[in-house]
Amino acid sequence: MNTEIAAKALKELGHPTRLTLFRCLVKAGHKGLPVGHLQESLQIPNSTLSHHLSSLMSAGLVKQHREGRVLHCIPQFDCLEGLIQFLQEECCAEESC
Amino acid sequence: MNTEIAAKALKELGHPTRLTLFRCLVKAGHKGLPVGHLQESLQIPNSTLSHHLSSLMSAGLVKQHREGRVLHCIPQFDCLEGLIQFLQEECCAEESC
DNA sequence: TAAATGTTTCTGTATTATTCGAAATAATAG
DNA sequence: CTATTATTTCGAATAATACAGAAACATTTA
Repeated sequence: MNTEIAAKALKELGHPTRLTLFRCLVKAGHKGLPVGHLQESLQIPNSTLSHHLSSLMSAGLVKQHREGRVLHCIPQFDCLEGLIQFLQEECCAEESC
Repeated sequence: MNTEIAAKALKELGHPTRLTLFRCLVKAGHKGLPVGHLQESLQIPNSTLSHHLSSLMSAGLVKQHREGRVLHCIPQFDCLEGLIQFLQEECCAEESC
């Protein structure tokens, strides 16, 4: 996790819709949620949702896995944990916190 | 720390220059650094630097404090810690991590 | 194959972000 | 007051992002 990669992940999480989206997936756990389910929850057009999912995937925060007609979105906990660790190292650069 | 505020902070940290900038300030500790010092370190035009500092301040991640001719930039550790906590709550929604 | 459902890509528009030179403002020193 | 240093604001060009309707594609069921 370097500065470029961390910035990319932070940027993609830094949008209200995407952050909400990601929270939904995290709450759903390792099994994630189908795109259709996300769309119903968030009430946004499918094209917009698809765009935001692509953004999250481009940062490695989400992966997809198709089962027949259903495309599951899986949150990548490792990526989030790496990001948190990166921020914590920043935070603790000088003092104990 | 709600979703909107967290997204704002994530967004502003989600830019390579700003993330580097913020890291410099964090490394410098509670006393922060003068704008002039940041400019020398980062080698970017002062107007660009000023813009990025405004972004970080708009998210509450940095505050400024003038001493004569020198404007010190102070990282707001509380803000970063709040953000980390927000992400950790996300991460730990389902499982222990 | 045809119909139904789930999802993405295409396309265009509107909005916002990024950048930086130049001019302006602020503070101090002489 | 003038000169110098530090920093910000203005302005304008370019680039990136957000959004959503419509069309296209993919998969399953009948």
